[in-house]
Amino acid sequence: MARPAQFERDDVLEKAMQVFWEQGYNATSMASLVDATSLKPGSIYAAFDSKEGLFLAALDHYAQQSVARIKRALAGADTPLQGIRNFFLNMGKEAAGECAGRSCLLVNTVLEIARQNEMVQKRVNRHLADIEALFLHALKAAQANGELLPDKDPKALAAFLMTSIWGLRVLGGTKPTPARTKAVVNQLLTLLD
Amino acid sequence: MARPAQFERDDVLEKAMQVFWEQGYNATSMASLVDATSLKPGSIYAAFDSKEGLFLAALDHYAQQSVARIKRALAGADTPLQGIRNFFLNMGKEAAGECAGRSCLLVNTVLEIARQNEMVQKRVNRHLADIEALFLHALKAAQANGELLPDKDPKALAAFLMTSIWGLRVLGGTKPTPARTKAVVNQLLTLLD
DNA sequence: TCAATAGTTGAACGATCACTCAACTATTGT
DNA sequence: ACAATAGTTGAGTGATCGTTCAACTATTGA
Repeated sequence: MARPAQFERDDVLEKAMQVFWEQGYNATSMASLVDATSLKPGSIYAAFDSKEGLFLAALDHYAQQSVARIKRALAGADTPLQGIRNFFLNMGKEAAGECAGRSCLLVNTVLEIARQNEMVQKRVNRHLADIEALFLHALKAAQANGELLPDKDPKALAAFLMTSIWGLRVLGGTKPTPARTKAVVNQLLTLLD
Repeated sequence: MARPAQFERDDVLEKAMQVFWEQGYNATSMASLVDATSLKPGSIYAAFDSKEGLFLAALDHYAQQSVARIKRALAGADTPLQGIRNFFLNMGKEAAGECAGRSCLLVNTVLEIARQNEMVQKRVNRHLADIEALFLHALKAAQANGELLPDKDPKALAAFLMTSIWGLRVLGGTKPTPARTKAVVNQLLTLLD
């Protein structure tokens, strides 16, 4: 009943996400979100309550895409361990690429605002846990099929891989050379042997 | 000649650094810096030109302390490799401690503003390179005295250790359990065996 | 002793911040 | 056809942003 919304929620979230990702939460003004989404302030507030509300929705949107992308990467390989290797090799390339520097919205959020905002903190942690679960699942599968040595600890390795992802995201922010990111990825991947 | 400054530059930088560290660059207002330093706006601008100028000075102040702390940690151990191990074990404990969450000012800066500010980017990268040089030096020493296997690549390991530091800083921002940080540190330290 | 110099002070600046709201428009069920 | 409902609009809110500056104070060399 009544007038339907004239915008696609996902379109708006995608655009808002890009702005938050590019500039960070605090450096992003409502004015720039109004620009990016082509919505008027009133429509944004009607749909998302506040800047924080829009950010949380954009964060969820980002996490959803992230999880899907990682799932695809892991499933696209011949074996679980190959999937993990490919993911990190690709991540090393990305970190040295042009698009680098904006890191990962979840990581940026942990460092910029999660500490000062419990709601954001919990939301980010939940998304990160979802991603870690994907790696843990792959590591267990690798151990089950003999790819990963039985004496390895999948949970510890999954936590380590997450920490490595975060480190690589920061590395990407330092405008590293491809050789440098390659070397780092090669080092950390030897822990899977 | 003329009236001497009434404040100690290092005192002011220490206080400003704490605020930037706690809240991030964009979330820190000049008003809060005025509060923290007990200087009036005019004095701050006379001494540091701008918020960015004060931030850069505070960043240098932070890096100076960081380098000194790492030097001390590495020099305080019986052997070079022990120094590195101790440093990371201690870092794991810190990341799980109460003070966690504010990560490291250099890492925060890489992700929050370095991308949008070339001057900041270069300054942070220089400080990070200084720290990496300390680890590289220790790794070479470890290799020279037989602690580190000759087939290891010190430069690649140093880059990996830096990436691990950054990862641990983000890990600290997720309010992890001590067991979790310990597991991650144990994993990454096996690369030195 | 005193002009010159440098630091201090805090009120005030225009710009921008996140956000609101009353008027308006489109779509609904009846 | 029309009242009820929901979405849109954009000018406008007070607050706060980073920054400035003219008046003032302390210290200097001569």
